[in-house]
Amino acid sequence: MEAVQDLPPGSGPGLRTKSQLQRRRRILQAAAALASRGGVEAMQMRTVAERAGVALGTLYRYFPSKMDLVVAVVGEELDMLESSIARRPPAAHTPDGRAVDVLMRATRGLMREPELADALIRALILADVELPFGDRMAGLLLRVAGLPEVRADEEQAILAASLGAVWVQELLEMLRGRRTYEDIQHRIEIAASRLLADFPA
Amino acid sequence: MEAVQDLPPGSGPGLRTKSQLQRRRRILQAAAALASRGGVEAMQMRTVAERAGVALGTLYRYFPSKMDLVVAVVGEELDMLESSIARRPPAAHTPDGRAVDVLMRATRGLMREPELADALIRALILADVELPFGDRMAGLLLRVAGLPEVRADEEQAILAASLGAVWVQELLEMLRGRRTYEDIQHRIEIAASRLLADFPA
DNA sequence: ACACTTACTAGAATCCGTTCTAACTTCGGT
DNA sequence: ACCGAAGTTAGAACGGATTCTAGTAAGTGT
Repeated sequence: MEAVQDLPPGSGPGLRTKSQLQRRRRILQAAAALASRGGVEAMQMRTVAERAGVALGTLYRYFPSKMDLVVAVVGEELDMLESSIARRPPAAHTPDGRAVDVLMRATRGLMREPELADALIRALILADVELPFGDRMAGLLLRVAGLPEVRADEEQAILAASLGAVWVQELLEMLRGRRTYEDIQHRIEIAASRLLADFPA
Repeated sequence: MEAVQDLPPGSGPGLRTKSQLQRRRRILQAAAALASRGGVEAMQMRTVAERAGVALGTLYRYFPSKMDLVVAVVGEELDMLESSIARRPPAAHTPDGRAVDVLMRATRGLMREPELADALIRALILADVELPFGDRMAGLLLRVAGLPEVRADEEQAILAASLGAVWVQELLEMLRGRRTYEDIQHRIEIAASRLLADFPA
């Protein structure tokens, strides 16, 4: 008896078997591929399902809504950013320099697939996501600024999150065609120099 | 000849006649009323049209998409904020104090109709709006900080816009139920004190 | 008043996210 | 090898934004 009826809300099926992991991977891959072409519009649930070789109902079992799917795709991108940073940590000598470095690296990554980036960022902002982008980015910024979360005080956490917020908005403006990469860099540098001014070197 | 076939993209029909202005007003009013109840979901195009007493096609002639409608509603709210500020300017003695004052006043205004606020903010972020919220808010912040746009240099404009960006993100967090009014005030104060630190008193 | 362009109306039609159904498979336990 | 639960499938069905169509009203120039 004791049936485990309810799936862990965020994650679809239990993903016990190997074929389920593969299905999940195929879905994410199909979704990212479609979005990197035509943006959100091209990433239609029917199309994703078809391209991943699963039934529509199955797609919805793995990702209860389109937003969940988008969030998962973004999560993968963030993983990649984090591991890229672990591989080659930012070299600047000041905390704000390192933060700018990370943000601009992320910006370049997103610019490589503008349609995907557009789809992802917008969907994220819309989403009622529980494990959000913002927090993860803020944590990352704190870390490269030299303050592992434990050592940061509340004020520093707020400042790092604020810098993340500025970056997200600039990204949106870029997606709307109103900023170039250089604009963003310039603006982020200015904001970072103020927000992170009194972080310990 | 010389037919003016194309409507000015943002604004729907030419709005030449009085009855067209009234129709537009009725539509905006219906939209705001519906949204302030049940949020975006309640603000359905059919319902708005019905409640405004126009045909669905006409609604779409005035506002080519739901987003355009939302943007127009937001515009009206911003007008109200600006006139409220003109009536009772912020009293704090420092530029950042005045900026915080304005932002928190706007926050309270939005909190009064949380469903509406939610609908509006999200739609705004999604929208490819040409006349954006962000710029208008940044201009307003510069003004209350004591720098009419003409006197502000580029760096100050960027810092004001950054503060606006931080505020928008905090607002989103509030709509997600992850911030209280007091949280926002605290966080905005911290960000403003850094971002506007060297504005002339 | 007349002709004609433009605006409006009612309603059907389309598109896409999401939900539902009924039958078919796969898997773990026995 | 067999049973029942959980996973999968193809496809229909539903809901809301958006588009389309045919016909009616309103406004403008002559």
